[in-house]
Amino acid sequence: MAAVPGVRALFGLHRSGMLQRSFGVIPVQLASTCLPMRLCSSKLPVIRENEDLLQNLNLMGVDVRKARQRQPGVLRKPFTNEQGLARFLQRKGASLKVIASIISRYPRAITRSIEHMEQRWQLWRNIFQTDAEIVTILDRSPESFFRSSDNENLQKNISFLISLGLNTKDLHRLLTTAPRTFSNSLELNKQMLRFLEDICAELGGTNPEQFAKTIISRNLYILIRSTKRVRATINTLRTSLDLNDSELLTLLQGPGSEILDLSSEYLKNNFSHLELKTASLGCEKSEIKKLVISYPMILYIGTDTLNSKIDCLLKGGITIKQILEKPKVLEYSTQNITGRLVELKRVGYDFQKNGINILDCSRKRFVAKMEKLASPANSL
DNA sequence: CGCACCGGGTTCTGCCATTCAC
DNA sequence: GTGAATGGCAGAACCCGGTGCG
Repeated sequence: MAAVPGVRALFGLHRSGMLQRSFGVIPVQLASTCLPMRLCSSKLPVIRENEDLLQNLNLMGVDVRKARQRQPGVLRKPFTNEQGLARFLQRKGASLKVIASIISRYPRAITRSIEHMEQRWQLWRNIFQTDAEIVTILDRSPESFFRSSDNENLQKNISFLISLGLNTKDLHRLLTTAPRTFSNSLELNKQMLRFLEDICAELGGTNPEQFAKTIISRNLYILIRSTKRVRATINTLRTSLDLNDSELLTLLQGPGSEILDLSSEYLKNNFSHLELKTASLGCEKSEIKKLVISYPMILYIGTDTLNSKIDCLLKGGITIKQILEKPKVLEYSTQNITGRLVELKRVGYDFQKNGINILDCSRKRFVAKMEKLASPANSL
């Protein structure tokens, strides 16, 4: 719809005369929602969009088409609070552009009262230091803040997470990274906690509470996953790696926690690809198992990315055995690895003699190392 | 001092489906 | 039946530096 970007371009000018064309959408809406005659004549009113609201939203620069697609019911409400929402967010430091974007992506935001929003904001402020931090999250994910109208539930979630022994820093990271956690019903979060504790007990662990807390603080996404999904993932890990209870328990509360939120299909797929790839390069099954147990993050890497990284290392004169011993080099981007290999080749670096640890270090350290290698005093 | 080990930091929404409440 | 609330899903890395040891 050409009218929308046009209005957007005029954003802030408030020339309502230019908005007339936006009403062109109304007849279309009426036609598509028109009910059979017998219903039209009954006590049910014909539900149509609120024209004043549409005009307001257009003036504000909201992508009405997007909003309609997202939550059509909101546009039909007789009373909404878009002005109040805008003033509220502006006071918190949000730009008009951000506000428009928030409403476009989560229209229900305009149904919240000022009191509700202020209360919710204060609850978030218990965890965030500044309003600006919250505005950033809202811009990123409006739904996380506005989807639930239950502030009491939010308060209970915060208390619940604190009661697990998570500190302020954990909470901050959690709300920053996976804000949806705080909009989950308390019961859903508790369900996941119980699930994790049960897993621990099933595997013969002695401290289920600690186990669950460890997993949550090591994998902030876990509480926005379903128990079904996490169980499938755990089962996949157990089967793929052929682990007994205690091995699995160790893996889960150790490095394995980081990949616990991946889908089991993705995991299976990546695992079989890794097996194929390494087997074709002459690796034993036992070596692969050892690799994955010590460095499960390798299963996080998609098949194409993993391929290109391994190929580029091999091309640079590094052996697959060296990669298996120091899999952390795979954490660096292909671009980064490629660049370093070129530089190292230029100075004649010998990977067989010196190992490949030099690839696994920060940029600063790498540069410092290269300077030394390049100086005439240090000929390799 | 140099190196290797190791853990930590950042990061993850936007949509659809289902259930709930009226 | 309707809109609101809630649950669930697919998607898929990269980088830094403290510290302890030789």
